[in-house]
Amino acid sequence: MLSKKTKYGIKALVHLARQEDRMPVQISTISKSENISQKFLESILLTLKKNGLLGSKKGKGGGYYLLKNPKEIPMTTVMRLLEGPIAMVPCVSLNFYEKCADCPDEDTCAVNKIMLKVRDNTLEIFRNTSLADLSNSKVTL
Amino acid sequence: MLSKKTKYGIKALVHLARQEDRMPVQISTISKSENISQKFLESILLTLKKNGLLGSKKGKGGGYYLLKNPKEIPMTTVMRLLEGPIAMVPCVSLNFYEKCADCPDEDTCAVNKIMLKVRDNTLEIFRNTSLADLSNSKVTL
DNA sequence: TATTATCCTAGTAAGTCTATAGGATAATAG
DNA sequence: CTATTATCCTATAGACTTACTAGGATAATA
Repeated sequence: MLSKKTKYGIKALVHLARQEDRMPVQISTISKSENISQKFLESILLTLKKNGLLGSKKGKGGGYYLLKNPKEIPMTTVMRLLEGPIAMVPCVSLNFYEKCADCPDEDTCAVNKIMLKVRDNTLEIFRNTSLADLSNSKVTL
Repeated sequence: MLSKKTKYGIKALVHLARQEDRMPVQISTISKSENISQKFLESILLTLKKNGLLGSKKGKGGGYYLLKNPKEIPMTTVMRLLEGPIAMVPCVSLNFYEKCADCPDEDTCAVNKIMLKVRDNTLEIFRNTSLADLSNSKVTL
């Protein structure tokens, strides 16, 4: 299950991607529009900024804005940043790999195999879906 | 990420599926063979039993055994039982559906759309993979 | 200088995860 | 019958994570 942080983060990013002029949007605006607790959203946007997805401007007329074209932001990036690993087990994760303590041999591990397959599928979807795709509400993914 | 409960549960089921005669296998045997805490495994096997996947026998020569042919146990069943929903958000879950509190309209929700696609893909893999598939270590899934 | 809005650290209540404890129950062996 | 074996069952505890909230510092604008 996705954490709320991830869900809210994606929603906020989509909101910003729909802002065609890249003018700053205030936290409070997104918060109201997407029904997200403002303080919580604040912390989420901050991490998105620290990780290079968003820019910000302080003071009146300030807010957050996307730094790149939504087409150039794949969901893999968003998911890894907000949720962490895309894989269901660390031993099949590309970016967050960890050996399982209980498993002597990954090559013969049944869990490893099926979860690798699931990861490959999920990964391909996220790779081929950009923020721009999510933002266009009329297009069926 | 999969919980350890799910991971251990799958491993135990695979262990039992590999037991070709359907003779009872003791918790301690599985526990040692799969490097799982015995007490924890005990509680996992108990829930698998309560949910109709396993049978058990008490006393000497007792243990747990599969009630069905591994070919007839799809991973969807196993996953839902141990991990819960297969979907990443409740609003696209078939068996654990819940409306999102923050989302006024699922049809126009970007998160809903992509997570539906991911669920469809993952679901198909789990549907088409049985315990028997996982048990045969030589076959590539 | 007043106002606005992000920046930043810290904390907290509630829930979940990963077990463990300890005894009750049932089956078998002798 | 009784000792042994192994599951059954409830309860609990410590560690961790989640979903926020508090409160002030900083910077930009008017």
